[in-house]
Amino acid sequence: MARVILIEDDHAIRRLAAAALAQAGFDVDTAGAAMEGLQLIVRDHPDLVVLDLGLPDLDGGELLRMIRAVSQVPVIVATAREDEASMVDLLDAGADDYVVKPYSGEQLTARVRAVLRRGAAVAGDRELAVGGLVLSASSREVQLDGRLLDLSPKEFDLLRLLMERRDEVVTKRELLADVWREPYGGSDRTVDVHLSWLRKKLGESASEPRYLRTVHGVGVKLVEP
Amino acid sequence: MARVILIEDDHAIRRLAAAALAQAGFDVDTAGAAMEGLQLIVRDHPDLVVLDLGLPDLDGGELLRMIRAVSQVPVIVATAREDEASMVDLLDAGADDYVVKPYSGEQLTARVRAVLRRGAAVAGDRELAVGGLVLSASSREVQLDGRLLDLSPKEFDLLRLLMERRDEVVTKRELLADVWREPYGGSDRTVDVHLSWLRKKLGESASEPRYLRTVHGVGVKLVEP
DNA sequence: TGGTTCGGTCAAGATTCCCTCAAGACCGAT
DNA sequence: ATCGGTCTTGAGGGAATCTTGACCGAACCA
Repeated sequence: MARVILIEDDHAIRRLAAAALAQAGFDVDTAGAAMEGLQLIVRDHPDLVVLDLGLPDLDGGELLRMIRAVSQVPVIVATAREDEASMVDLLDAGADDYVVKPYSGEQLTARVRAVLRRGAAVAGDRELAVGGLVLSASSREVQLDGRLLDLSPKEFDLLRLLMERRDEVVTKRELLADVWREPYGGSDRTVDVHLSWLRKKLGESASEPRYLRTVHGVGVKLVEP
Repeated sequence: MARVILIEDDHAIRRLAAAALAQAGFDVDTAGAAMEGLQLIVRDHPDLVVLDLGLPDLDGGELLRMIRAVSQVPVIVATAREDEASMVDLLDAGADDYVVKPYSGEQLTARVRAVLRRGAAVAGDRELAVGGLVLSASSREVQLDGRLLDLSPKEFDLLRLLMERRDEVVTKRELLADVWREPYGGSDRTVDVHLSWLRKKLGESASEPRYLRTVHGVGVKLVEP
């Protein structure tokens, strides 16, 4: 069970977010001020930090740099919509992802899960294998029966998610939320097209499936042929 | 047996809904005001809460947030039709499902069951087994005596519901509400046809039943042959 | 036993869903 | 600015699925 520290000064938001994360199975600890949060991080070595910008006692960007100085822990930054422009700087400064406030519990937990998964992939330099498919997360390379595949970024992310959840049916909405980072909008067509391209590169088609099986009315799943 | 707390200020509706839930086999407790309900939740740790919006003493959304601050209990929100737009916010705020008022007892119990089932599914991604039938929810696969069945979406949902409630008679109206998500319309013929197809794929017929037994005048139940 | 209701199956549509193609938008690199 | 790669979006066609009405047999009731 992953441990998450939530740094947020607004009392209501803090409780809401903490409840959502706890419900999602995370072990949550919270801090209402910057230095308190930093202290927690140093003491507890959490698996992930959710950091609200706009803390009263310290600029969020400043705190992020301080966190980075003492720890490699992944950080998700929460920011108001009008500050989205400065997100580029923050991501550069070492943030791993961000959510725009106000965010829902689902959005937050989805991001947390995604970042942790990414982290796990890097840390373990995990190789996923299903049948003749071998995917290396760190090098972002995929081999099919020994031959290297040339995949676009989206195709790679798509395949990785499906391989991580092999045999499990994944809906297009989940794919949009997870690979495309758009929990609401986004068109199913987009997913369809990318799946089609992926199929072509895997040497199969929808009518002659090997790895990618579509489950009519629900989604797709990746199986061993 | 699941314990449900019903928060609803209208006396008549409260009695009706409580009666329906009790008849469906739930252990029901009721509250006529927001704070009274919250108190019950904290004290009794119910398995589910049905929350009416438009309480006199407190905005329903506010109460939902308060509930979320202290508990992860699933919440079903009851709302008037004209407020349907705001449901999105409420679902984001942590509601698990909703019913539109006025609702029937059957609709309510169907939703309650569905939400509880979802919760159970997340907890244990379970496999259901009855006789030679094995159903996996995550991969949406069904095996009959080791052979994989090719089921359509409706057939799968139908079979899952019946397996979840094995030995229990389920009415067509319940099936329409739960599988078809249409508590009002829908024809019984539709259910009949799908049941017929399911029977065919299970290698049986109505006159030679094995798993699916029809209970004349009531509905169907799934039993171990 | 005869009438009535209910349930089962069949065979069309009707509908929804999915796959693929192609055109344009977008982005980064040259 | 232009080019190549990538992504998004719309349209069309085809396949899978669903619904409906009809017909008939089975179960029930008086």
